Amino acid sequence: MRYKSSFLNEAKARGFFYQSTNLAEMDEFLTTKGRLGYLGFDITAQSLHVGHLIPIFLLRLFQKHGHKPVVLVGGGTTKIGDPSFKNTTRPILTNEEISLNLEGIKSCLLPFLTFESDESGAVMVNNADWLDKLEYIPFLQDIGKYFSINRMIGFESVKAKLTVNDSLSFLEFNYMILQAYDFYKLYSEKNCRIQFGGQDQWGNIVCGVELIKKKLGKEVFGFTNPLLTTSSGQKMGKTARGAVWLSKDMLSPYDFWQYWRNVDDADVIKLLYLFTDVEVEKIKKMESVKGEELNAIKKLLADEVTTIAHGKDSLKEIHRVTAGVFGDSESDLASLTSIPRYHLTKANIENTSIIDIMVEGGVCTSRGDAKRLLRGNGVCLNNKAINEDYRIPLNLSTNDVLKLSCGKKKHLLIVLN
RNA sequence: GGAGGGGUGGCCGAGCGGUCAAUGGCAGCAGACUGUAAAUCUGCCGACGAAAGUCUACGUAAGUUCAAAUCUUACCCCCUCCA
Repeated sequence: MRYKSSFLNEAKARGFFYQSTNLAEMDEFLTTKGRLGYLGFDITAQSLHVGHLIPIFLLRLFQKHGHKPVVLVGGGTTKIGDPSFKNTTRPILTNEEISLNLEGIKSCLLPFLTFESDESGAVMVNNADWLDKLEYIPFLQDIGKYFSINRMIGFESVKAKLTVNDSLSFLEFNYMILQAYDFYKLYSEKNCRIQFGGQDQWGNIVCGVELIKKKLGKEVFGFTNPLLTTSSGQKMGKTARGAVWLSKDMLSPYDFWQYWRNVDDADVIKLLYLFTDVEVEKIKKMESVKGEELNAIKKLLADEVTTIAHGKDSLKEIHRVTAGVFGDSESDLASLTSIPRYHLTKANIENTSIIDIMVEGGVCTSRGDAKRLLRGNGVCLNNKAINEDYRIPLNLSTNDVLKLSCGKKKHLLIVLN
C-alpha cells in the first residue's frame, strides 16, 4: 500500500509500524511538514540501551521527514511506574535520582536527534512540570469523569495484572490516566497530535486519544511500533555483561560495534532496515544473501549503527582493534587503545600468577571465576592455550606487550616494563 | 479486621530436620564444530584456598536441636477470599 505521507511510507517499509488509530486521517495529516509527534521515555535508568532504539529511530525518521519530535520524559510518571504487562512493580525513584537520569538520557539522545529551534527541531518536555502540580479533586472532576473503569479493566495490559499471584495497585492503575492526561496536555498546549509508543503501550495511547475526543471533540492519533525481539524470542539488548548501553561511558564503542557484528543471522536484515540509513531498495537486494556471506552485511550493520551512535571517527579505531584481536597479527598490539591494559614490571613476571592478572585486569569477577576459565581451557596467552602453569613463560619476557585472551572475544593486554 | 496460601541462587521452580552450596528448566560462560552466526555435543556456573577444607547464602530476627532452607515464635512483604 502507498501512503500520501513520505514518513508513513518509510516507517512501514522499514518495519516501524505495528498499528495505529485512524490511519487514513493520520496519513493526510502528515503530508504537511512540521507536525508534532511525541513519545514518552520512562527514566528509570541513567542511560538508554539498545532496547530503546526502536522508539529513538522512529523519532529520528519522523524528524528526517520534516516533522518535529517531542521527547517526553516521565519525570512525573516515573514516580508511579508503568504496570503494563509487567509482573513486578517498578521501584519508585526519588526526585534526585530522576533528575540525574534525566540528564543522562538527554545526552544519550543527542547523536540521534537534532535539538534545534527550527521547524523540525526536537524538543524535550518533562511531565513532572504539570503532573506534580495536579490537585486531586479538580483533576478527578475535570479529567477523571471521562474514564470508565469497565473499559479500562478490559485492556489486555490491565487484565494481565489481574491474575492470580499478581495485583494492580490503585497507584499503578492511575498510570494510564496520567499518560492520557500527558497527551491531552501536549495537544492542548502544543498542538501535538500524534503519540508514538511500543505495541505494549496501545492501551495507554488509546486512552489518551479517547480522552481528547471526549473532552475536546478533537481527533488525535496513536501509532505503535512492534516490540523488538531477536529471532530466538529474547528481548534485544542483553549480553553477558548486561545491557548494551548507548552511552560510551557505559559501553565502549568497540563493544557496541561487536554487539551488532554478532547478531543472529536471522536478524541482520531486519536490523538493517530499522537502525541504519541504508536505502530500503538497497537492503531489499541483500535479503537473499545467505551463509557466510552474511558476515559482510553484519559488518555493514555494525558500521552504520555505530556511526550514527558514536560518530564516524570511532570507526577507524574499532576496525583496527578488530583486526588485531581477530586477525593473527601481533605486531601492533600496543596501539590497540580500546582493549583494557594491565601493567607488569619484568621483575615481577616470575611471581605473578595469571589468575591475579585476570582478576586485577578486570576480565574475571573473582579468582574462582578465573580458575574455572583456566580449567576449561578458555585462556590463551598470545594465542597459545595455557594449561598447567598459571605463570607467564619466561621466554615471553622479552616482549613488550602480551595478549591475554579469555575466550575468543574478551582480551587484555599485558604491558611489560 | 477475619480465614487461607506464599516469600528459595539472574529468572522460573523443586526440596519441607542430617547424604543441601541446595534436583530440574531457562539464561550465562568456556571447549569442540563453524562464519566473531545459529543449531548440536561436552564441561562449568557462591566466595576464599594448590588442596583438604573454611566461610557466606533459602524474606528479617530470635529460639528448639548434636544438626535447620526444612520445626517454633515474633515481625516484614506478596497473593486469594470474606467483612
